[in-house]
Amino acid sequence: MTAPTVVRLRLDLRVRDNPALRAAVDADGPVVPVWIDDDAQWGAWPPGGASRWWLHRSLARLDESLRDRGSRLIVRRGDVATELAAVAAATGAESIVWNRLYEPATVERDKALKAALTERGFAVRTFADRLLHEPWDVLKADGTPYRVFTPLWRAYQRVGVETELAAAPRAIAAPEAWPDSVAIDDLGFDPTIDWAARFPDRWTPGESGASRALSHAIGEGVVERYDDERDQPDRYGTSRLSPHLHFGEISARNVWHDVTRAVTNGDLAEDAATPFLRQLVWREFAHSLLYHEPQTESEPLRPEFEAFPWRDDDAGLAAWQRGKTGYPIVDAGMRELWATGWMHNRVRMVVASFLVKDLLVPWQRGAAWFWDTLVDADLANNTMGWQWTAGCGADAAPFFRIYNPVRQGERFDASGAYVRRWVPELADVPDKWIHEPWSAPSDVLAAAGVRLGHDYPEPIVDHALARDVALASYKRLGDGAD
DNA sequence: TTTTGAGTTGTTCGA
DNA sequence: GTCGAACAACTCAAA
Repeated sequence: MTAPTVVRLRLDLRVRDNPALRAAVDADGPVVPVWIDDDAQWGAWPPGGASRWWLHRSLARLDESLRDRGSRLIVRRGDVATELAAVAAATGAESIVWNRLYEPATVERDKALKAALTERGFAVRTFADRLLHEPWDVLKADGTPYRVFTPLWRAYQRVGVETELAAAPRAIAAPEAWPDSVAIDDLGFDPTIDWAARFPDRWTPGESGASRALSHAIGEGVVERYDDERDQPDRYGTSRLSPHLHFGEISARNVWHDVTRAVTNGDLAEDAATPFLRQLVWREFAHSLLYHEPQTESEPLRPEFEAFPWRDDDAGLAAWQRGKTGYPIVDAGMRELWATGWMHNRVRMVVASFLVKDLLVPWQRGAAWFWDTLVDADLANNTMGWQWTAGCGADAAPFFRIYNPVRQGERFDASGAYVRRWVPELADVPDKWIHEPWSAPSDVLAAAGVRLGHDYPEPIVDHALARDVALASYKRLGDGAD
């Protein structure tokens, strides 16, 4: 009889189309699915608070799904190498498999881990899973990685995407005896403060929740209307697949496959599908960038930005985090983030621009807050997004592109519905003033029951002034580099 | 090697 | 209200 195979699961919490799990099942011996709780395996970026909330539930769903197939999830705490070897020893496993990740710390550690386990006599195999293409497979003609999105996108269109999906195994053979396992509830993954109380209103972590989110996006017209509605934060205009993709509850291949199949079947216009698929390739771009430029998780891609005159504005940062900047669209976004673990992407850009360009707070501080509060926190996407906003990343916004929080509110939340939902103290302010209550006549504010500085903050900075300061700072940076 | 065209997401100003 | 131009200079990708 074939010896058992240990499957190390991380950000691939699903049974369908999971290459490592598939390989273990296909080896025809027993399979030992393992999740190891070891912060060290993530380098400087162990899962943040919102991610831990998600993980708790996703692991529970995975365990259920494995039990339905005659298996279960073994959860261990401690050093990854030690625990994998211990689990293998306890079950008589001779081979260990996992799907690859591409964050700098994981790449480095996995390489050492594989060497150490091989040295100890285990057969170790790793699999491509997380991306549509490995980051080292899609390169420019000169063999270097892409630094601009559009050419990468064209390359993906040229090369195409392999979308053959591995079916979920119907049954997974159990070892003769299961090794010890920690209870998922004992991992301490839920926040101790009552913070995530409203998360379940919006999210269903786990593989079946992920499948439903994708079916909904394709079947209910989210993808169809994506290009028109994705920028309106008060609509359900985006797929909200990001946390599911981050935790690997659904594969990017699966998303690509289902969307392109809907086009082939005539259920979806190609013109509608393309902008949606583009976003998946942004995810690929972010991962490729971080893989090839690992220092960017903490340092600007453009080194001249080391000299940028950032400010340690702790009070400004705190006001931003709590949604009390006095700019309604910014505050609405930050409060949506706190209440739901997510923020609409259009608003992410607005709040990020505000922190970085109006308050001149270093982008790393914003990235750290997002890391802790987003259920879809993903190192590659988060890093790229913040560097893009700050102007120090790949394909970065020109320095003069500074979002005006009032204009953005008027353009993308014209009715004020988004602001009113998340900043209820402004609910009765008329549309005309909803995005700049400080400009409203005093009798209008009084009628709306708003006393500025009491019920809702005065703006903590004057945007026009802040814009000029930021422009001057960016300009000096350019002059200094000459 | 050189050249050329292009580059996610904006704002403001003046006609 | 609408429209086009200006806002820098640079890097990137590909011919």
